[in-house]
Amino acid sequence: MELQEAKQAVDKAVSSEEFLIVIGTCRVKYTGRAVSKLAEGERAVIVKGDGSFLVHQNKNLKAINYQPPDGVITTEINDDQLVVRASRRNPEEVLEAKFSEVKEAKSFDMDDDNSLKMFGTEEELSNLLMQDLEHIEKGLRPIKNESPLSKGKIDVFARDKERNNVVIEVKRRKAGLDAVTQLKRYVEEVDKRKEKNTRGIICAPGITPNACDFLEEEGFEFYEMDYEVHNPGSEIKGLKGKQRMLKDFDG
Amino acid sequence: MELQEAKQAVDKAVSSEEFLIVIGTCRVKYTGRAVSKLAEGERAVIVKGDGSFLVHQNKNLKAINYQPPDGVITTEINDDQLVVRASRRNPEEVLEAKFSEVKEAKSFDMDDDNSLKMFGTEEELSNLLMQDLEHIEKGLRPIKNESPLSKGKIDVFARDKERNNVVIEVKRRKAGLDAVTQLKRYVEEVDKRKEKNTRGIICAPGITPNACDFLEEEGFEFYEMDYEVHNPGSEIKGLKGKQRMLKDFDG
DNA sequence: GCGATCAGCGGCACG
DNA sequence: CGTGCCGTTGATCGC
Repeated sequence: MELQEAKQAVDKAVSSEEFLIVIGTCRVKYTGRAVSKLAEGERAVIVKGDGSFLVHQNKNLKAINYQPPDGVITTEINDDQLVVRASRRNPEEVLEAKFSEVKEAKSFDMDDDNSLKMFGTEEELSNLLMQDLEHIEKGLRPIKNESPLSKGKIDVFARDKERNNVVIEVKRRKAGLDAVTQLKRYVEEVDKRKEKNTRGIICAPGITPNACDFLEEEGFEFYEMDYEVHNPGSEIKGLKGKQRMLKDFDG
Repeated sequence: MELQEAKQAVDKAVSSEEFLIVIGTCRVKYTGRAVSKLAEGERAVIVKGDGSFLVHQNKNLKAINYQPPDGVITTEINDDQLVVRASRRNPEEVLEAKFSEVKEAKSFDMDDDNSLKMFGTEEELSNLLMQDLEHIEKGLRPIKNESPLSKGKIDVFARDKERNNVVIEVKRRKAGLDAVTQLKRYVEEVDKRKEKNTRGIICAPGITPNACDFLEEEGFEFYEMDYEVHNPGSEIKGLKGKQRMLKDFDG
């Protein structure tokens, strides 16, 4: 395909905000928050109506190079190469694909008003848990969810029957070290503001060994949350408190 | 385009591991770690040679639905619709695009052995900093970088001239609360193992106000790292310790 | 606009 | 394989 012709196809797509795909041999250069260079090879470049720019190889899920929406797309033919460029400010970034050969450059109008409906998100689980705190422990009563702290927000904030504050961190997947550190930060924040002792609980479908050690050292609790994702909606099937053998002997 | 013809194009692309793009009107359903549904609309579906599967709308950088590599791609025509499906195990997941109309279905062989060369990564900055610890403080000597801890790894581990342990966390972008909590975890881990006091330092191009408060409460230090990314390589241009006005008066 | 957090995070490197 | 963590993280929501 003639580069001149390809350039016109790109320009037309950009001005009409159509979905554009260019397939050909190119080199790619990125300068901005970082710097990257990709030597010549055959790739697919996609430019979307909102200025999103993607360079895809024929492997891996993610684009090897990209530019987020709102970029300004420019084209030029230089030195017998078609340059397609996406620039943006804040941060100042430029992504440039330089084609030595274009196999195809085509654009499509795409009518699509629909957005994704997703179930099984952490927010959904958090809301469900709020209505089911008795499953964790008798007398546990919800105070607030998404409780805003000066530093971050607590998934579920509750109070037990001895009126201790309880901070619950919900994770939709196996909890790791970061989950426990996060919980710790919230607990300490609440502890500082209240006179009473504060308990920390993680509700997740699992926890890594390291995270479990750390959790126990900090005196926090882990509840294994068994849930199922339906369409629409989800369901918490069970919650069982998990203690380790060791702790049973220690206690 | 005939759906039967589109199906053949997809099958051929999959068997030959070519880069496939299908443009048309479809509904999308995902079941696995979560569940999602996307009502009918015009989209671009991409299937790569390694089984990666992407559904792109004409907006946003990321695919609205996807399936990671190694998925098994199957097709069928059912109820006058072309179904393209990507399934995988561990976790068990299925992504399905059901086309009522296909505008185009084409595949391309893509020769590309090249991989990205990236500069300005955290690892690069960490290595540079290792050779420049004097810029932070006279007498600060590097011990190890990427020092593996039982819980995570320390970017740069050093010792000051009073032989205190110093844990340095490097961030390539502005440090937030999570950076400070991470640092805190490392410092406490080292503290537990050593008798001497342990200092915690964050080196980043900036820090958020909340994170700065938290950092000071914990007695940690922040060094503003001014760096430039070149091609190839990067350069740390300067490091200045930042104290807040308030602290100056307090001290 | 920045700040904090989630994500079906993905990807990588290491044990 | 799981664990941990970076990422040009992106996307979202709250301030």
